[in-house]
Amino acid sequence: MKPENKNFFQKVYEVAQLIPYGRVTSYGAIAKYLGAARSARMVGWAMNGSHSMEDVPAHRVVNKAGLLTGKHHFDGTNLMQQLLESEGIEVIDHQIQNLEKHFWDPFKELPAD
DNA sequence: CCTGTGACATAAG
DNA sequence: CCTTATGCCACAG
Repeated sequence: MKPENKNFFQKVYEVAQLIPYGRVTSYGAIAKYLGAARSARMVGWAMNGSHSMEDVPAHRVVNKAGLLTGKHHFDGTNLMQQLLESEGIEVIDHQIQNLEKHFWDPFKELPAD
């Protein structure tokens, strides 16, 4: 029984916190980085608990298409979009523009270890 | 141990 | 564009 499993949520939070300003990533990318590529849903679910964490920029986590699928969990209807736009990310119709440009790949940015 | 669940991903109609 | 369906997996009860 490896401790990594138990730290799954924790890792999700850590990676989310590591997302730099003005950058975004996908649930799948995080999940894959955590070693559970098929647990992308778990990542989102973990974000459910992110509200307990102050430094978890859940708004910087979107789906693979760059759609703000998780915006429903935010207070308003366009809060998430506003947050992203506030960081210099162009968002149209709940979809991030130039996603590749703003995309933050944990594999690429974080040490492979 | 079993069941429900979920902010995904992918495919099909 | 939309909805429906399946897989997938970790966690909560």
